[in-house]
Amino acid sequence: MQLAQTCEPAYRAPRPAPAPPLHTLETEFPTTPRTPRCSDCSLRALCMPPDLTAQQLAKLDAVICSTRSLKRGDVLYRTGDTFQSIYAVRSGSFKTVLMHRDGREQVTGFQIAGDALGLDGVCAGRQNCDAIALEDSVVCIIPFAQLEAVCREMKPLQQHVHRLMSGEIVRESSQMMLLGTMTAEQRVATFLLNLSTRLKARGFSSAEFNLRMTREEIGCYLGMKLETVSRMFSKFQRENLVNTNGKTIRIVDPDGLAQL
Amino acid sequence: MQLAQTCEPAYRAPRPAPAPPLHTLETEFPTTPRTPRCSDCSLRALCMPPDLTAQQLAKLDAVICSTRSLKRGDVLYRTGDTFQSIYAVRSGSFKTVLMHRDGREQVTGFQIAGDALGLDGVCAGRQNCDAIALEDSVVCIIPFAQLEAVCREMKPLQQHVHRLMSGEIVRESSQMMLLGTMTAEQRVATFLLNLSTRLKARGFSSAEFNLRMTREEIGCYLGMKLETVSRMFSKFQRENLVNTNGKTIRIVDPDGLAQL
DNA sequence: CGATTGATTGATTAGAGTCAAAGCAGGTGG
DNA sequence: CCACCTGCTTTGACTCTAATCAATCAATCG
Repeated sequence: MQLAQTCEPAYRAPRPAPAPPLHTLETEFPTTPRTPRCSDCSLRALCMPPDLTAQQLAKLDAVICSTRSLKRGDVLYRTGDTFQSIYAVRSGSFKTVLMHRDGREQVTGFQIAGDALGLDGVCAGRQNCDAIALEDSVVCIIPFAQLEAVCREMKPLQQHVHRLMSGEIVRESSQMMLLGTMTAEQRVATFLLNLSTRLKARGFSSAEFNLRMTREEIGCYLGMKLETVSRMFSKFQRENLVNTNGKTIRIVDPDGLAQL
Repeated sequence: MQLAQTCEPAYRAPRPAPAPPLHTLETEFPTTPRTPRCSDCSLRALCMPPDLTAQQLAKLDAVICSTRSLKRGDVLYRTGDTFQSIYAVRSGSFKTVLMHRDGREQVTGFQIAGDALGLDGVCAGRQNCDAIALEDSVVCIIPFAQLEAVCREMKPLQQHVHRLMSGEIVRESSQMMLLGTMTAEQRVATFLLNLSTRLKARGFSSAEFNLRMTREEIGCYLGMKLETVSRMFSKFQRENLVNTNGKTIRIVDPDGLAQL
């Protein structure tokens, strides 16, 4: 078993996690115990509060002691699964999908390296959506009960978890605004700029990247049909705002996009 | 100064808070210190974890020691305000509104008795939206730093706060699904059923109630224009699903509404 | 009681959805 | 190594839902 195997660099962490796992415990899923160490993870600035002492980091390392590798299309968790852990994306990317009985689907988010997954499960003790890998990916597994215990004795971590959850609330609010008030054109532009910003924060190019999701998944996230997404991409191409070639995106005129 | 003065009973707590305040401290806003007591609040089951001891409740009473009364249209907090407290609606109701520079507005939620307000401010230390009273209302003020301190020593409260925030994430996800996948007709039906359910959980009739928001505010919440909201109400009236008369709503056929 | 705000309804329009066809890319197996 | 799938994307033609514009009506409030 190996860590992330993606060939395109866009979504991979700048410095990939170093050592291959020493052991593999076969539980329900293949996980690699004792591999990850927050203390020397390149994504720490994204996942963790900035002001932890070495001693506090060690405590965290004791909690976050396993990872899980997924292939493209693999399900990290499914609606209704018992909630036990949250996850941090270490490499790769995911989508979270909410399903209605009648077949309607809504993609509620795309998560890339450094993002958290599973916070919606805290509420009812069961996962509230499906999380699916968009490419071969690795997540850190964070048992939530243990995290809560550490939070009770480590104020900065407690505050960090609160900010994390609040940040998810804020993110979803602005997605509600996108869905409620923007035209198709504005939604697609906002989506591209938002992704660009997040990739930049992770050390990637903000101008050129590869989409890991299909037009259908983008449409499902933005509340429109895949044909409309495609038309908007073509429109941006014509207007020299973006260069699109399949999944390859180059943002030519970010200001122009923002002004739509 | 008196507690909630609304004349229509629909949104008022079944047993209104008993004692008028003894003192009034004039800080920035009129607040009533030492009035509320979680330990004998009729909304406790909604706001608080169910399994607290008397001693634990006393600790809480020490934190949540003031309320604030607002008139219809008053602003509880505004985007950009320094975040210090979250709020629990004691009586009355609110809307939260997200604004875009270009004038677009999205109502992100309606809060009634027992609901929490302000959790989106934790993330950045500033409020992320405006919260405005839809009628004369009273909120409990919960200083967040103190709440965090108590959470560190009281596991059930910690878990409750986590569930509260996660619940907000879940609520917003399903609103994203509503905005992304439903027709205008389905959105309005879902809105009415959802409000009905929440009122029922607070001891009110699920069949008949008064809307405290305008058609425009409803539209702004559901991602449509006020005329469309009005047309859907008229349609439901014709189809004998709902009786509407201005702000008075009677749900005649909840199953019919749910099947749209 | 007039003025203002909110609600309803109608006529028309625009934007996105639907249906359909064709092109492209990547992967598989002969 | 090539041919053929299969799944994804693009584009076009047409349809339909909800937005826009406009007029009227009802309720509320100084």
